[in-house]
Parts: sequence; C-alpha cells; structure tokens
Amino acid sequence: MMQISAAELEVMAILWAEPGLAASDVHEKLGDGKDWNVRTVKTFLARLVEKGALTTREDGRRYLYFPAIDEAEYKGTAAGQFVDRVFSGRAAPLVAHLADTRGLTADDIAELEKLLGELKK
Amino acid sequence: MMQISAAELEVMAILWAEPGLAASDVHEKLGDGKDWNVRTVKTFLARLVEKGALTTREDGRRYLYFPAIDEAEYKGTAAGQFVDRVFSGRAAPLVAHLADTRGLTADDIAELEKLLGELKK
DNA sequence: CCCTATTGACCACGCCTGTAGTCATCCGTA
DNA sequence: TACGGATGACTACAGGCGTGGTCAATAGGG
Repeated sequence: MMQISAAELEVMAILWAEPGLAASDVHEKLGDGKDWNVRTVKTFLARLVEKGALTTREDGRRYLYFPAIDEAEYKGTAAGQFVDRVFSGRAAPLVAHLADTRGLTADDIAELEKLLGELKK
Repeated sequence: MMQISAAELEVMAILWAEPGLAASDVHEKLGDGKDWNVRTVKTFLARLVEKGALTTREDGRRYLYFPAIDEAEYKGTAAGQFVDRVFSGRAAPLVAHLADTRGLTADDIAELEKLLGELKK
C-alpha cells in the first residue's frame, strides 16, 4: 500500500468527498487551522499524483484532481497496519484504549453494537 | 504526546514487556525479519532516551533501559490520534473497516462484546 | 600481557515531509 | 494594450527516520 502522509491525507479527504476539484478549490476547502499556502497544497497534490493516489484531467490552464485509490480500501489497510504496529494486530485492545483515553459516546457504542450484531451472522 | 516512529515502537514494545534490558539484549529479542544491526538498535535507543521515552541506569560499562512513558497511556493517545487522522474521530467506522479488510476473529468479536457490555454501565 | 569483541559517543547519508520561494506564462480587467 | 493575479514547473531546505560506519576505551579470553 502506498504511503500517504498526514498532510496529504487531508487533501485526499477533500477529494474523496468531492472529486474533480482544482488546486485552488482544495485550498479553499481546507478546514480551520490548516492555513497552508496555496503552493504548499500544490506540493501535496503533485506528490500525491507522483505516488499514484491522484490522477488529473486538464481543464484549460489548470488541472482537476481525482482520487485514484479507493477510500474504503485505503482506510481499511491503514487501520490494519496501525493495529499491527501498535496493538500487535488485536482489534479489541484498540477499542478498549480508545474507550479509556477519550471515551466513546453513546452513539459510538450503539453503532459498534449494531456492527457486532451483523458480524456475528 | 511524544512522537515515536514505527521502528522505535518495536524497541519500546520489548522494553515494556521486559524493562531493564541492555542494548544487546534488546537486539537479541527482536522478532524475525527485523535483523537490524546492533548499532541501528542503539540509534533507536539513543533517540528514545533523547525524546524522553526511555531512561537509563548505568550497569558497569553499559546502560540498562527502562520505559519512561506508560504503555497504556501511549497506546490510547496513539489510537486517538489515528482515529482523528484517518476516521475523523469516529471509532465505529474504524472497527467496520477492520472487520471488512481483514476480518475479525470470533475471539475479537467476543472480546468486543464484553467490552461494550462494560461500557454501557 | 596482548588481542579481539563489546560498548558508548559521534557522524553520515539518502529519502520523506512540511513548508514554501522563484520563474515563466497566460487570462481577464483597467 | 499593458499589468496584476492565477497557475504549473521546478527548486529549496530543515528536521525526522531507517540504516549503519568510525573511533576510542575497556573487559575478558588465551
């Protein structure tokens, strides 16, 4: 699996949510706190294209960017790698630690229960 | 929270499991596949001491290394950061993706159920 | 007593990352 | 029509990371 850094991932998130944006659009859509320079954003876009995570389509003088990797697949793999790295591959301790240090909301718990119900089938 | 890299984390794992080892001991205890040079291991140990993740006690001509940060606390924080970075802070999708891409064992599911039971109280 | 293996201290080096600067070009507005 | 802002291409640069080399001191075996 391709290595995507934290900053690059924020760019991917924007394009997963809304494919086909130009660099300036991505720049505008960045959440608060991320007041990156447009050129910084362009660097990330260029690196993601290099890595094969994005493709481009020309639109006049600019490029539109499209995800080239599947969001769910990427996240699944990333989660697996993380669990392997930090929790020796065990999912349950991960959830336990999450519950412990940040607390799960009632919604989280309900969602997890529903999920487990489906998994048991 | 202190930033600990993947390779450094393997060293931490060994010392969390068995505090008070010397560099050569840590080197020997590395799992298969990680055939790092002893000096590589020493570099990681030195960096971890620099970062404040380990402390040392002299033992003759060598050092013994001890974790200076709590394992559970570190893992909890790391899990939180990961969920924030990749899953916008939502725990349930993380578990869903894990289930999806690698499959949870019956044990995992049982453990998660037990955990949820406790959390609901 | 001397040589080899071990140990810590310090250094190296290339790739990745975060964060842009520079330059040439082009498009739309005054 | 001439200029300012947008855009892409290329460049920069420091700090982290993975990987290990060099050097000097020392301890232990022959």
